[in-house]
Amino acid sequence: MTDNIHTSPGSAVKMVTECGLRPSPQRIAVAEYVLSHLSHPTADEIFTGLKERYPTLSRTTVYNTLHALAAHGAVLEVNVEPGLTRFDGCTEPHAHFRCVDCSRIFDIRMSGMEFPHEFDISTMQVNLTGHCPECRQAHR
Amino acid sequence: MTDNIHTSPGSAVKMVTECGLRPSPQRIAVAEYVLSHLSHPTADEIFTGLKERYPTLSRTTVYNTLHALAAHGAVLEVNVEPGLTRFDGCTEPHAHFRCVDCSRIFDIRMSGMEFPHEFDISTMQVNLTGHCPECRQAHR
DNA sequence: TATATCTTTGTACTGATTACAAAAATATAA
DNA sequence: TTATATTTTTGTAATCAGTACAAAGATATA
Repeated sequence: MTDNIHTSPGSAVKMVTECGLRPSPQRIAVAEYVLSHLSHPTADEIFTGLKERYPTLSRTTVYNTLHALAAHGAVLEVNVEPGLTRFDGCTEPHAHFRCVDCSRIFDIRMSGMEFPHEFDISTMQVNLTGHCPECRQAHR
Repeated sequence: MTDNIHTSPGSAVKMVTECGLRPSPQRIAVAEYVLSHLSHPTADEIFTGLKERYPTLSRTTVYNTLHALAAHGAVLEVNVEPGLTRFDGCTEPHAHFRCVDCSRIFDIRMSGMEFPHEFDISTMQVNLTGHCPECRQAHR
């Protein structure tokens, strides 16, 4: 994984408060998890990952916090896998690529997008599937 | 709705057979429904819409047929609404825009997309949300 | 006609997410 | 501080789209 394990708790607190939420330990933990695990975790993976350190944590709290953060654009929802919402602490515009062989999800650069001006666009998701560079090679 | 109700059954039969499926009445009906209702119906909407004319039709058949068609690229899956798969009989590359006010889904033109060449891209979905031209005006 | 194969159906199940009310924690008022 | 109001968390139950699967039905082949 390319996760950055050295995220300061400060930025998580800031993220939570800037979304209009009181910085409770649980909310800070969720925000910190998303910021420090850029592997596009699901709500359940976040829940499981935090359960050891926060034994009383409930799934509902994780969902509630993620939704609040997402509603304020502090984290992004990723739906590159039908029926499963993943979360991305990186809010820079970028596309997501899911390899149909190894199932890994890659952040990939994108550029040049143009859309009609009549539409007032507030969120954009670009979801790609195919073979990643590694699997592409292994295939032939 | 902007659905074209005058789709020839012939093209539905062709679509089904070209996907390697035997052209059973149910499969033709599903294919025809998707081709003639370009309003991005869900599997359940297709099921309900066909249930009157095909009383014995089952959801499983609808799902199976849609998946087979989608696997061959004859129809596109649209995931602009988390947790819900919609289907699009228009396979020309285009983006989908969901209005957060009126919930309508629009096909919109897109152009200029560029991605790194290392990735072997086989499917692309561009999902946008925001305010559609009408709701944008009503808003102020 | 008998037999094999494919297709459809219906039911049961799964798994992510949501609803909701009780319990706990935190803030405010007296 | 103590009492009270508000917010947050928890845990359970419910929902709902989608899947698994085996039996029934239909179609093709021998």
